[in-house]
Amino acid sequence: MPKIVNHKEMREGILMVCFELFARRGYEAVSVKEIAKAANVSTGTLYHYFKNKQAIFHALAEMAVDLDINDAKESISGLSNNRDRLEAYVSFVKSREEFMIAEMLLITDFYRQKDVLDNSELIAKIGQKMKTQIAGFINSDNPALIDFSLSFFMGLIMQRMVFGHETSFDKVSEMYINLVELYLENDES
Amino acid sequence: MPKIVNHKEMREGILMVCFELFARRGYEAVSVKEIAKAANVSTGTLYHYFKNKQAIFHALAEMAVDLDINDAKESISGLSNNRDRLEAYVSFVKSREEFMIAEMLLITDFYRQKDVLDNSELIAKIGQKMKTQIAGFINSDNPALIDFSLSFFMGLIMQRMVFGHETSFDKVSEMYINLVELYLENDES
Amino acid sequence: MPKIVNHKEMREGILMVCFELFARRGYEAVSVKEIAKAANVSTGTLYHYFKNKQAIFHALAEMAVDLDINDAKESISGLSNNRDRLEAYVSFVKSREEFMIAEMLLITDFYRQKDVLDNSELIAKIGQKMKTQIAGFINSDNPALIDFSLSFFMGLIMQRMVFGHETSFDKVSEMYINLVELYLENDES
Amino acid sequence: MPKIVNHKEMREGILMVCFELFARRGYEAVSVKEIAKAANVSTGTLYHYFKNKQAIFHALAEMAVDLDINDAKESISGLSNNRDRLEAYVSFVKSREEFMIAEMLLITDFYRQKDVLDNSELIAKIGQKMKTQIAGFINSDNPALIDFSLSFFMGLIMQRMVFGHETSFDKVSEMYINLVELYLENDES
DNA sequence: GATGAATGAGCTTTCATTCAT
DNA sequence: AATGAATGAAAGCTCATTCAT
Repeated sequence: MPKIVNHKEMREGILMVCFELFARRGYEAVSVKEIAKAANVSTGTLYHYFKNKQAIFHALAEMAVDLDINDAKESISGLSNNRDRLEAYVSFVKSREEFMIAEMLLITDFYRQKDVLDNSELIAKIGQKMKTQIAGFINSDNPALIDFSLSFFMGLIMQRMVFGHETSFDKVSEMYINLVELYLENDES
Repeated sequence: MPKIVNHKEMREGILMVCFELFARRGYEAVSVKEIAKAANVSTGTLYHYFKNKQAIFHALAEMAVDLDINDAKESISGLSNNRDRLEAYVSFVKSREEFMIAEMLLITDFYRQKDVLDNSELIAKIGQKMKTQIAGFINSDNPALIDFSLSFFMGLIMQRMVFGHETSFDKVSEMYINLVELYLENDES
Repeated sequence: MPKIVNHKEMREGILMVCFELFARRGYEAVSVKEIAKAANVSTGTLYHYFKNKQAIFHALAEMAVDLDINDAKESISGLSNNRDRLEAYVSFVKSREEFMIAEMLLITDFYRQKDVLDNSELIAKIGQKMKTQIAGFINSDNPALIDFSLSFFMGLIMQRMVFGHETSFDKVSEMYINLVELYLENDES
Repeated sequence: MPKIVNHKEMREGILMVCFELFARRGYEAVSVKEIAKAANVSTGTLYHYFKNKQAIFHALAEMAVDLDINDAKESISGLSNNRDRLEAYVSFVKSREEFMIAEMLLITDFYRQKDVLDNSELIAKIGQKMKTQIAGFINSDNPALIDFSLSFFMGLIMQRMVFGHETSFDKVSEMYINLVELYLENDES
């Protein structure tokens, strides 16, 4: 009789652990043994749930795509004013800064493996997801504005990550809000 | 007298090779043997010029800091108009996109090693350098605007790197130029 | 459950192999690959059982300390006469000459590593063990006599090792026996 | 025109440095670069004076054989009494303890290389030299007594080396003197 | 399902030695 | 004579992966 285990839960548990490890130290720098130890299982068990190390990374990216973004949506329901929406998004990003830094780090690793991992499709999906999210917040489907906003937020996260809190999240974001608000007003008219 | 070689040149030659390799594949993924082969020397020689692999990486970052940024300055000399300056910067960035993508990738690796490599100071210098460059182009010392611009460009590079040419460099940049020009006009008055 | 192996036995098996190798060729001259080959395992397995090469050496010394010395005791039980005891010890040493030469060689290696290996305590224990053994044989607790005897036997082993069978084990030992017997007689009276 | 260098002096200078290094750390553990640095020359120069690392070691042993032992002889000239001679030898050994420990360590290394270095003849010479020295001191040509004494002193040096000053040089030596004096008296009569 | 013992290729680094200068 | 740059084999060690239990 096989032990009763929730296969899906086990996989997710392992992936959560890997998210942390891969983000902080990088895919290559993290050994399978480390993952096993951090996940409180043996390496054998790890290979029972994933074909190999690459597969773990791939699954991690898939999880990132599937992750619900609805938690963001609540905060904007009922905000009709542009500035309010923008401010809501900024504080949403700010509250998840650490998580986003990790995502950013993972994305570079993921990008570097695109040859060996055949994950361009997945990467594209992640991009789409990000854009959809932003579009909802700024309430505009102007592609240039959406890409511009995505650039800004990705860059802000990068800047905060690398150069630390020397860069004021609030002041830079305010600049963004002011500029975009101004643009949206002109655009509507 | 030993074989006559220019020690500094040799080091720089190796570092140039490493810039490429580390950016494309990541610090951890690149083996010392690969570096040696790419630089056309033996591993022994590599260790003659650098204490260890980490030292190569550190030296690479130091080189990045010391690299002259004057090549950028010529393109703006004589441009007094805000829009012209912004456009000059955009095309400067565009012409060096590939290089900047590499820099961006290296920075994440470098950031991940900050504990073991004791390079926070170096990182700070790189940030300062970037900001100084931007300040010169947009002809403003408004810190928020500078950080905002840095965020935007870092993010643009990231976006182009990860999601590819799907993101139109020109259209997004135009949005940036329009917004900032508008802001600068209001600011001056 | 993993492959069933007796961890302790495996370690001891490896150590036996190392005793031979280290003694004959010296700690530094023996490579990990050689040890692996001699022990019929892979290098990976070696590192599964020991943290590193130094740890193997340390464990070897620990084993030497724990090794039972009771095999020596039987040969003296019932010998009340001084000369008989001394002769019993001499023939005990002679029968184990090869082993003792190996021990002697290992001790010098071990001594040389005392800074890096933090094994002064272990060395002291080995010394204590040797003295206890001799004390039992010569049936005396005179420290000077015990140290003197230890010196003699260590030196005899060294001399035989370096200069070979040119040095007559028997004749030199007889001299020792005569001298000590004489001393013990005077001492008792 | 070649620089005027005293070839022999240079070789001896290097060997003195190696005596120290090899004794303390062992032949295998000392690298050629270390020797060069300690001798204040380049590795190239080292190889100008010696064919290779083994040759250095071999030359070191040759030097050990040639070293004058006359410095010992002065201290016994005029001592006709047995006890006085023995005491003179003991204090001679004591005053050179550190040097002898080094010699002892080197001998084990040297012994281990006898297959590759073809130095059995040299080893035999060293042994002869030691015995001649002792014979002079104890003023006897009884081979057993000489070998016995050599064993004792080699062992004493070993014991002091490994187990440290816990072993009293003086007390153990006194035991030796008493025993041998007793023997010599009986022998003469 | 789960374990961790076992593997050997490949890692970073050091080594003795050579040789152009 | 003297240097130290250059070499590549081999060192100690880690790795992702497999498999007997």
